[in-house]
Amino acid sequence: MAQVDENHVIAERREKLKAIRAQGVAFPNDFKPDALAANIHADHGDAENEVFEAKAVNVKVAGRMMLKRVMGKASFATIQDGSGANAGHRLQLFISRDNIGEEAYEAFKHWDLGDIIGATGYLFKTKTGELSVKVTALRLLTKSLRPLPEKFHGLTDQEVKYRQRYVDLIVNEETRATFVVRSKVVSAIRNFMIQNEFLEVETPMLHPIPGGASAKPFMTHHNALDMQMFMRIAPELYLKRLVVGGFERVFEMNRNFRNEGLSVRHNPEFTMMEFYAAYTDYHWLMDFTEQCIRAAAIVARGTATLTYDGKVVDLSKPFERLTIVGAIQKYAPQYTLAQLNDVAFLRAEIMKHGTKPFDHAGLGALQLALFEETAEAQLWQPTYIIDYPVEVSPLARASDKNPEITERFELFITGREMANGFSELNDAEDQAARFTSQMKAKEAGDVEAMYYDADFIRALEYGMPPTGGCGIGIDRLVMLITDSPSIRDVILFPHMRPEA
RNA sequence: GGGGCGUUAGCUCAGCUGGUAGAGCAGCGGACUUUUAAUCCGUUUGUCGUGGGUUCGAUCCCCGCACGCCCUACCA
Repeated sequence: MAQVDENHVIAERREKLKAIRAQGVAFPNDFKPDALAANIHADHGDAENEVFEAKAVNVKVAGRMMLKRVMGKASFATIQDGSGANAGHRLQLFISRDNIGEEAYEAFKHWDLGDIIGATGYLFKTKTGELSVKVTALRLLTKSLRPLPEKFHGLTDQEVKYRQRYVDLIVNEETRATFVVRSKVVSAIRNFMIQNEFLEVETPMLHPIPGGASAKPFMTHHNALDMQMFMRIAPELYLKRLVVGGFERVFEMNRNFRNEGLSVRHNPEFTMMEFYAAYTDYHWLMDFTEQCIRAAAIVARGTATLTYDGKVVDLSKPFERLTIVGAIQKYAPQYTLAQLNDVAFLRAEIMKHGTKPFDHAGLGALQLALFEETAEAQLWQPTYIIDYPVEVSPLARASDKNPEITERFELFITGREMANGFSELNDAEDQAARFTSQMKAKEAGDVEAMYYDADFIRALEYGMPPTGGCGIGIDRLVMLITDSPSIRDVILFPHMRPEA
């Protein structure tokens, strides 16, 4: 790779590294820290100097030098280690010529912000009361060749934050905090599932037939088998095969891939937690999903009452449940019930909003389209929308009372879809018929219609117990819990176009 | 795909509808033994995103392109 972005600062540091190499091992790996900044603050932050004078507390610490103040024969430096997401992972060092010797002190004066250093010394408090290490020995562990962003303003360029996340993480506390919260959300959900006796499983990412959702897949090719394969768009059909096999409660939290547009809510690969529980239905799923999300918020943030984009989102109360028509009536009350059941009216009304419904769209699909145009974005507080039409739900169990609708829900929070679940279709013959109708739609030009998965039908023919299943969008949930405006803010390495 | 905004030093940003660029930080040299974005003195650094056009002259005006952000569309 050409070093297109070399500059005089980097050149200066390369010269320094050259001199260090000439003196011996430039990248030593024999310094073993025995304490972390956050723990030191926690354990000794309240102690006064008399305590340290009575009994010296010796520490070996290491980290990246973030601040450096040289005042003649004595200096302060601030290092940052991996011990926390807040200012607690920083620690101040007091370095003086008299304590570490002339030669070491001269060397230190030429070290740079960003260098990784190791310090041995003992704790004390400065005049202003800051817990610090009086350094008795100091070593350069890794020379940093590239200058860090400006120490006060940090890194604000959105593009560089995404492309060079490592720099973003070094200098922006909020970024570190976001991904620590993400990790807590993921582990909270995993714990919640395991506590509820779900088995965590891993199903294929490479599918011979893409299934489980209506989406455009990424295509790839397996050389040895000389066959086309698809990156999975959803794990659904494999997880249900496991329910057939007798794993009656399974979940998988992993990546799905969809070859579609990017936006603040869409990344081509995203994380979904999908779960199936035999002998449950969509009512149970809604109760359970609600508890799971609430538990994740409480573990990650300590509360189920969140703020998103300056507005309260209350996850602590039972989530509202509305039918599609009910939601339109609540959020777009200008429509009469008669209009909402009038196919011609709905079609015209949707066209007015700039969307052209499919020619074959039935009443339910049209009601859904109008809901999406008028009500969806207003669902700020957690709301379940229920009773989705059969024609857009090829894997969901139809209602026993009304064969046109399914026992399905989607969960909306802050106007965004967070989860989608339903009582599963376990009638193999009905499922085969639904696949056949999807194939017809595909032949008619619907690129997102599903493929016919004969092995999945065969599995259902062995008998799948009545089951409920649901998928929760982890990235969007983390956006909500971390008050992040873009999905890219909660994905460590979001997809970008190649650099120019 | 459509629209808006942006791209100037390593970073954060100024730059008067036109005369080929500045500040702070970082860097380099110096002073300084309790600083907190340390301070003080001196000092280096730019294909002004890119390619055309207009002009005596373009960072600035016009057009194309690239990349980014936002909105919109698509996408359950």
